[in-house]
Amino acid sequence: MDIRIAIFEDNKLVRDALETILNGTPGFVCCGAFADGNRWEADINRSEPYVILMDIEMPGLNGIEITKKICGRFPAVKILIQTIFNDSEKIFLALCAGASGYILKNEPPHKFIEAINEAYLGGAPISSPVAKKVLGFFANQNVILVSPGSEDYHLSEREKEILNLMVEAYNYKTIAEKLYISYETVRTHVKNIYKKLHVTSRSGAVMKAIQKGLS
Amino acid sequence: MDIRIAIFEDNKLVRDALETILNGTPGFVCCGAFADGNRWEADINRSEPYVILMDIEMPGLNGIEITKKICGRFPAVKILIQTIFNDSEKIFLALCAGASGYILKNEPPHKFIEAINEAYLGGAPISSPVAKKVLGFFANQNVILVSPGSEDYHLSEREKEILNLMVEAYNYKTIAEKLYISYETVRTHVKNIYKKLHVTSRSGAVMKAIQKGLS
DNA sequence: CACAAAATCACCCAATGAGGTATTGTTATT
DNA sequence: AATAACAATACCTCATTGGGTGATTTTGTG
Repeated sequence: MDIRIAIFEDNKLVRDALETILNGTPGFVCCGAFADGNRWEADINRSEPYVILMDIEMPGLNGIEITKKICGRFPAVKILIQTIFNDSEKIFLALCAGASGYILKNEPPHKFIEAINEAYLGGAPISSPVAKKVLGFFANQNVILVSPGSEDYHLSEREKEILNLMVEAYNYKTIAEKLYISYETVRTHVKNIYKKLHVTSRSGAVMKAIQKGLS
Repeated sequence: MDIRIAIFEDNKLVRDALETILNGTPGFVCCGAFADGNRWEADINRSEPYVILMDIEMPGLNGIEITKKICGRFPAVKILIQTIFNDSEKIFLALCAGASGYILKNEPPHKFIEAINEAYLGGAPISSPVAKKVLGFFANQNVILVSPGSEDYHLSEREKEILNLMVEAYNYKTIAEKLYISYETVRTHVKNIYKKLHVTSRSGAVMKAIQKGLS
């Protein structure tokens, strides 16, 4: 069975070239090639890809946003970022969005094919310069481990909203004004948040919010 | 000029095998093979490696601790972790310690050679299952980006100490007791910390401390 | 509709935090 | 020896936060 691949790439030349390469490679088939992600859901439903080649710079929704949406809606699909961008920010955001791999456009075609195959098999293809950047995140301490996060504190939407404002160091009065509710209501929510997070102070809540990724 | 490689590996069989492979490969030479890291500084000074193959599980200092020390003392040396461990915790710690690469011991010898070469050239060789784990850190939001950290807030040692206790949500009274100083002294330090961090509240300080990696 | 969960508001009291100002001793550096 | 930075201590005042208790309204789901 061929590996079905969809392409999101705004440059027609590149898009057509990729499609030609894929269809010319045994075991691979391009099931769709799209110039933007504006109709991503319909596009994917129709083309049913196993792997998606995703460009980052695109008109409308950018590749990172599309990646996030697709990962939420079609978690089984592997998304392989392919871009000219090699900057830390984009790499970080793309990986957080749920990309399965990140390869640079200057790689030779056979590397593309290998990467697609690796992604399809559940691996994590990364171009060497990208891997170096990723390791740099750790070595430079630009990244900290957030605890498992498996715990769910069952915070309501409103409570999360208020917690975020607490993290941003607004006092209750200001939070009340921002949310168009009364000071006392804010306090009630805060009390409930404390109970759910098992803390007894504002700084404890802020700490948990940041370290557990609640913000 | 040959690539000079040192080995830290407690298992004599593995150590000897690695040494034999390296010395049998053109362009590579093993300049030292050590069973533990207890004399790491002297060992490295004498053998002068460009790349170090580092095992994790070793008697005495473990490979991660040694890696951290070597990276601090010899920042130019590339350290390639080679281990049977494929768990997130170890991978995370090793990368934070400053490892240039992380490969699993079940890789075939030619992959070892490739990885060493890649590390030597400034790349970041990672075994595929490890890369998958690393990407998982990001996708699962188990990791958060902390800002460049280039800014230096000039906090004194005592202030950092107090800031850390504040992050841990101790109140001033408890901090005073823990540090054997008076409540009022803690408050003075806190005020100075606030000025240096440009915040006006405890939660603001906690937030900055976590996000800027001051804790 | 009924029920539960969430959101809203209010009042009381105690504890804690924040800002200001001041003094003393120690340590390191010039 | 002088200076500056750090550490430690103290007191006063006002603002903010934390805990408790109780209530009404809105929202969503079976």
